[in-house]
Order: sequence, then C-alpha cells, then structure tokens
Amino acid sequence: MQQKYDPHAIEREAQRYWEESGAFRATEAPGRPKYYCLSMFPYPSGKLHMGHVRNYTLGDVLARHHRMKGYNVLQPMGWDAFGLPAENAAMANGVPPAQWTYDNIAYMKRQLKSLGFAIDWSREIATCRPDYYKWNQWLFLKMLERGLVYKKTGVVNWDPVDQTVLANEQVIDGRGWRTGAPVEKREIPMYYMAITRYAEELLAALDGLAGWPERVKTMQANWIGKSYGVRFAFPYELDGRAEKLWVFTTRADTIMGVTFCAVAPEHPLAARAARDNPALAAFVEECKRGSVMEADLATLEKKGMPAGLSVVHPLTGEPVPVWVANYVLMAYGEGAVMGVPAHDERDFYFARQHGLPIRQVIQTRAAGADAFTPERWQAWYEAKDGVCVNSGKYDGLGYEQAVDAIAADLEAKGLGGKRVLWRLRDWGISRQRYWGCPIPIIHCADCGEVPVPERELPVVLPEDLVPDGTGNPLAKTPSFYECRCPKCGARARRETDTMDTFVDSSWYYLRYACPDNAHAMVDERVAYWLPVDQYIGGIEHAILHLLYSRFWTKVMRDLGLIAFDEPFTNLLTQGMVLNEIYFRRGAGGRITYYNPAEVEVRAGADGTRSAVLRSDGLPVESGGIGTMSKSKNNGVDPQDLIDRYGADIARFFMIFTSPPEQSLEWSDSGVEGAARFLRRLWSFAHEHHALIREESGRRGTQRAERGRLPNLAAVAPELAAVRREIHANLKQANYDFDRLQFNTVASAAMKMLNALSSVPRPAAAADAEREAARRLLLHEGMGILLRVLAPITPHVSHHLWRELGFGEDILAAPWPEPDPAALEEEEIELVVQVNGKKRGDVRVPRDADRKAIEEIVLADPTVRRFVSGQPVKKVVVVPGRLVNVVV
RNA sequence: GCCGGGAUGGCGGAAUCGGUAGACGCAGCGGACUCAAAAUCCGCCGGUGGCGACACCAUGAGAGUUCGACUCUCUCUCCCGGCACCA
Repeated sequence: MQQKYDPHAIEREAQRYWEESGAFRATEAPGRPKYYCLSMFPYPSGKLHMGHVRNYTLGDVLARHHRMKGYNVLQPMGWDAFGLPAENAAMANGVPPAQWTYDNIAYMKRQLKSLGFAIDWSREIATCRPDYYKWNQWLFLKMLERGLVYKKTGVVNWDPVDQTVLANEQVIDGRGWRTGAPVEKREIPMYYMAITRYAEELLAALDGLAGWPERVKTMQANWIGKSYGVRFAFPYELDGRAEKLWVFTTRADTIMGVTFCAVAPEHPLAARAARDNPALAAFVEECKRGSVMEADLATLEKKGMPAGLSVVHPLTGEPVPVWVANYVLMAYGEGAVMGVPAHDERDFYFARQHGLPIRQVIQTRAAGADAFTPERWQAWYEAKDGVCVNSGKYDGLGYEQAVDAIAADLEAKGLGGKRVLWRLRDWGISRQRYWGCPIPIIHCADCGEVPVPERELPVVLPEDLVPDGTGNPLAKTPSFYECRCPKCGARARRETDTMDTFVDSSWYYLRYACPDNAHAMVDERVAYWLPVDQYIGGIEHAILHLLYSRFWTKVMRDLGLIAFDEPFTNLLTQGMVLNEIYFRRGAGGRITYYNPAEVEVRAGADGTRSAVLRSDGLPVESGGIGTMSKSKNNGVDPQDLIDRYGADIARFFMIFTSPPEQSLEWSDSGVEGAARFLRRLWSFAHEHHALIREESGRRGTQRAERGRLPNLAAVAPELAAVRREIHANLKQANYDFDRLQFNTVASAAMKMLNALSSVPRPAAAADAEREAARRLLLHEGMGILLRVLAPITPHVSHHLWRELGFGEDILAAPWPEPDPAALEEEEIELVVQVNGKKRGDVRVPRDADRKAIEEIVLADPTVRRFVSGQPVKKVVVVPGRLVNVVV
C-alpha cells in the first residue's frame, strides 16, 4: 500500500473501475425496491459552478447511501439546453447557440465525471435535441386538442430601438440592457397553458406531499392564492349602452363604505375614458412605460387620475366616481377594484391624497370613533371581528353574516355573488426567441391556425443561425417559416415563436426512464421508476419549476400517459451558494460586473472598506452578496479546487461546510481541514494495513481479521469506551443520513477517526489477548468508518476497502448498524441545575429511579451550597438528561 | 411592495421533543520534531472579573410564556431567495 495519499491517482483508478464494471448502469428490476434519485439538471452555461457541485454532491451522497442500503438506484443526468444565455454568447462571439451549447455540454460532462458521481450516463438527455423536444410539441398538440392550450394576448417588455421583446433580466432600471432605451409594455398574442384549471388540485395535493419542506409548500399555496370573496358589478351607462364594471373583493362586508372605484390603466374602461380626455390619455401612456415585472409595478409610486365618469353603487344606487390607478393590476381579478378608504390601508392613502370621502362602516369593540389609524384597520381587517355600522339594513351583522346577506342581495339583483378567486394565472409559453423548442403551429390565410400533423413532428429548429439582438432570427429565415398549410395546401407561414424553457424542464425526469424510445413519449419503464423518490435542487425553484412540473404530471395523467399524481415524492431544497458582487456603471447606465477574484478589498485608515479592480487599481462598486451567477460574474470555478485537492476532498468539504438547506456564503477557508482529515484517514489506514500484514504473516493466513471481538469491558475497558464512541457516532451518522443533514455525518466520521486514533499503541510486552482485541476493534471501526464515508468520499473509501481486505467492492457492502451492546453504560451522567442554572453534574446508575436520583442530587455538596438552606419547592427530573432543583 | 427563509465565538457550523450553548473543523497562539521550512504530533482557544477555586455576562435587538428558551409567542433591524420572459 502506498504510504502517501495521492487523490488523483486513486480517483482515476476508482473511476475506471466503475466505468469498466458499468457500476451505475440502472436496469429495471421489478420486485426490488427502487430509488430514483434526481438532481435538477444544469443549464450548460460553460463550466460547473459551486452550486452545481453542491447540488450533485448532495444527490450523489443520497444515491450511493441508498444503493448501499440495498435499493435499485437510478441517478441520471442531462442538460437544460435551451435558453437565453446561448443567444447572448452567440451575439458576443458570433458562434451559433447550438455549437456553444454542445461545446459547453462536452466540457461540463468531463467535469461531472471527474467528481466521480454515480450517474447512469447511458440515459443522458439534452432538451435541445429533436428527439427530446419532439415530445414537447406532441404534448402541446394534445393539450391544444383538449383546450388546455389556447391563445390570447399578453404583455411583454418592448425595446423600441432594437424592436425586440426583452426578458425581465434584460431590463435594467426600466431600460433595455443593450440599447439603454426606456422599455415599454406591449401586448402581443401568445399561447397559454391552462394551469388554472388545475389550481384546486395543485393546492389540495400539497397536503399529501409529506416529503416536501414546509416552506416550499407554503410558498406554492400562497402563489396559487385561493381567496373566497364576492364578484360583483357596478352598473353604468356609456355611449347609450348599459354596461357593468366588475370587481372582486374578499371584504364584501365593507361594500357600503365604497367611495370610489379604481381600474388598471390597461382596463378597457380606462382606454374608453382616455379617448376624449388628453390628460388621462397621457397618464395611461405614462403607465405603459417601464417593465412588466411585478416587483417593479408593486414598488411604483401610487398614482391615479379620475376617469371622468361614474358608476352606480349596486346596493345604494349612489354614483361612485371611477379612477384609473397604476396600483391596480390588470392580471389579477377583474383589473378593477372597489375603494373603501375607511377599511383598507392602500385605499385610505389614495383617498387622502385625492380628497375622496372616507366612510367608516365597520366598528370593533377595541376601537373608538376617533381611532382612524391604518395599522388599526389592518388588525380589524385580519381579525374580521367587527360589526357593520352606517350600513343600513346590514348594521350589526358580523363579517360572515354581512358577506352572506350582501352576496344574496347582489345575486337577487343579478349583479354578482360569491366567488373563489385564484392568484395563479395561466402559463404564457410563447417566446419571441430563437434558441428554444418551435411551437408546432402553421398560420394559413384561409384556415387560420393549423396544428402541425403528428407525422410531421418534430418541427426541427435550424442549428446554424446567429441572432443579432433585433427580433427573432427565425422570423427572418424563410427556409424555416415558409411552408404549406396542412389543411388546404396553400402557401402558409410557420409559427416562429418558441416555447418557454420551463416547458422543457417540466417533464425531463420522465424521459430519463425511456430516453431511447423513438415512438412514444413515455413507456412502461416510466411506470417502474417514477415518481422520483428524491429530488434535489436549489430553493430558487420552489415555485415556478416545481409547480409547472406538478401541473404537467397531472395533465399527462389525465391524458392517460402516466398513472401517478405527483412527480416528486421527497424534495431537498438546497440553499444558494452566494458570493460578493462588484460592478461599474458605464456610459448610458450599462453595468459591467467584475469577478470577486479580480477585486481587492482595502480597509481605509478610518475603518471604511473600499474595493478596487486589481488590473487597473480603480474603484468598483459593491453590489452586496448574491447567488453565484454568470450574469453577475461572481462565480467561483470549482475546477481549481478539484485540480488542487481532488474530487473526494472537494466533495467532503462541500458537505462538511454547511447544512444542505442553508444558503452558503462562499469561502474556501476550511478546505485544508477536509484535506487534513483524508490524509489522516489514509495514514491511519496505512498503519493498520501494516498491522494486518504482520499478523497474517505470523498466522500464515490471507485474511487476518476474522476473529470475534471479545467482551471489551472485561478485557480492556478503555477499548470499550472507544467502541462506544464509534457506535454512538455511527448511530448519529445514520440518523443524520435519514434527516438529510450530511454536514454532521462528516463530523461524526471525523469523530470516529479521532476515537480510533486515540487507541494507545501496545507496550512492548503487551498481552496477546489484549493486542488481539485492540486489532479487532480497529478493524471493525475502520470498516464502519469507510462505509459511512463511502457516499461522501467514494474514491478513497473504495480504494481503502479493497486495500484493507474488507472485500472487492464497497458498493456491495451492507450498510453498518450500531451494536446496541456497545452503547450500553453502567452509569450515566446527569446535569444538575439549581433554579435553571447549571451547577454541576452527578453520575447515577443507569436504572436509578426518580426518587433515588433526587436523593443523590440533594446530597450533592455543590447543590447544597447553592440551595444553602432555602426550602426546596420542586425537583424537576428529566430522565437521562438533567435534574433541576427549584428553591 | 408582497410571499418564503435566515441571523449562534475571529470564521464555517453543532445543540434530534423546551433540558449542559459553542460538538466537529478553520484561523490564531504556545510547544515537540527539524540545520531550517513544509508536513505531522501535543496543548490552549466566547467575553468580563479573579493568583485560583470560581462567579457573572453571552445565541441580531427588545419584550413575553416557562422550574428551564438558540429552540415557543409578539414587535423591530439587517441579510438571502422568489415575484410569472435568467434558469
């Protein structure tokens, strides 16, 4: 055995062994318990970043641990290969997105392999391959047939200079990222998937997802946003026609307090009112500036203008003025709201700003007539514990009675009724972009929108175009868009929009089960492997990706393609890997980001810190810390770490440095500790190896360590303590594996090595029985330690397992369980408190009862000192833990 | 703005059901080995006071519940993630 730990050599060797033995090739084995372990597939951005290493190490730990526990494990990998960065890279370098993407895939695949992940590469997929996205198109058409896909207009960011649609990410401070031009909102036709039809099930089924983090389920529930309320109308007359302005409210009990209505700038009524009102038209126009992002809209200064018309209150018959307000969202509810300034904080400020009347219609016990503070109204609002006042026939009714009575009256007048409102909106999937899956539709002048016939799928995306930032290249490529109408044969135009990349990632986990099936989207192998037993990915996907995947699963179930309801049984959401962000703002507001590795932080004499770019010594601005990303140029290349230390050390460090779900501010201080630990493991193993060889030489046998451990308590009590330590840490490690807290598994492994290292070397004239016991203990401990480490540091574990003669392949070894006999203790230690403060500890027999413990504790000199004669009120005994004497 | 989460020594973190705060590791300090350095090994290592035994303080801030709170409740501060076209 080599004396020196050479990670690169043993990693090459172990990886070759796995490759040649096809160790990670998964095959369907009905009857064996299966474990489908899936990490979110990467976008092939160029190189792996630390988030990938964290994600895939976590997945690999789970996959390898379950494999050793006897599961038939599938761990696949693929590429989320369509998307915007490829187009940006193409513009920057003049290389087609396809080539850039395939090059990146090749490079990143090599990186993943060098980390030794137990991946079945025979199932690799890339979403930009026609044999994959064909099925996007196929399912799109199935959904279209069933009315689950439909067309309507949607609002996008429009760059008026480049004449192109911008992604939210491409809008910086309200301006186009390339042109610096102020962005406008523009309405265009788009295809939508009717996810709202599944809103009820998507919400209700969250309760059944026992293996999902609560925080993710809460976020999804809030996103779906079911609210119960009343939808009702304010009648009005315009251009000689009777019309209705519909609104939705969750507080119909306050309807008698309505003093105005507000509509979104995009509302038809606003457009109509602006027609003969230039000032209002200018305001509506002003509201069109800026991006469509909700975060931007929600932080806008609240502005409004009278529409110059009024509607009729449905219950009082009084006229109610209509306003156009930028805080009303067209996309939520009816695009119009009732205004009740007395009982809604936002309405209150709006009314005060514009001199609108405030009419109190709810009173609570807690508040007097002068208690008009928005904070207080908020409390009433949430508690719903007031009664109606100034409300005519509804006076004295509580929240529920008032809502019931008012809804009934509205219903009787044909002006509304109770209604459930969802916050969830249908999923717009059209993108005016090149590098995505073509939408399989043909536009014919006579036949309208005609689906591409199934036999003509896939509609293949040309791979040789280079976008230039102005519009969609597909729309400028006649060889792509020129076609014949499948219905009438006339010249027609192919749809040039592509699909949202979330479509690609909504079902890829199914395709790993049957990546080679050219005739069907899914087959019986999907029934074997799915649903995914453990899904691992970043918390940033808590809502969109996971919700779309759940929706897609339910759609495929209803199409009879699969037979389960939810795609992911257990979910581990890893925290983000963060790093400093530095940038400079150039001319026209364009921002250039600098990698923290190129930046030097200097502390000034006055304690202030300033950052300068190393290359030119000039200052850069700090953008705080944030997720490592290509767009913020704050990634750290893990390759340096792997080249320098090898895969096992990189993996061990990644696991040890923080718990999986917590976000992690990147720092590599501490990686030396991981390296030191594995070197110590190696040299300990080397010493043990020599010991075994010596003993087997003496006995003339190949395998020396077959004997049974004697009763250590009798032979060598100090060894019994070591064995207790090993088994206690094994118990802890198994517990932590099960609760997915791997950082403390790594700690437990370190503690085991510390315990084994603490075993004293025998004196020159050691007695033979003791020496044999010592050797057997070390061997047992080493066998446990290597198996506990195998999921985290697979290469070195594989190597030492064979070297020390435990067996051929550690992957085939049974997972270790602690020996209860090793954990038994005659005496246990109890912490002693007086009035809740720790004052010492006592040792008591393991089976001492409460009364005996009380006697021992009250007789303890330290306790007596602190009690010092005061009467003992009570003695709290927590079995196995502590005793608290209250005086 | 809205939704979700987080904050513990100089640093990463541990504390499983409300029961010893700081496991394990990094950095630092002292020592051994060495011609020397690296590596390795041993010891110390939250703060304040004390020669010491020990005492007091301390888990972002402030209140509360409890025999007992890092853990539960309320208020606040700061940070991170998401907000529907980054993936």
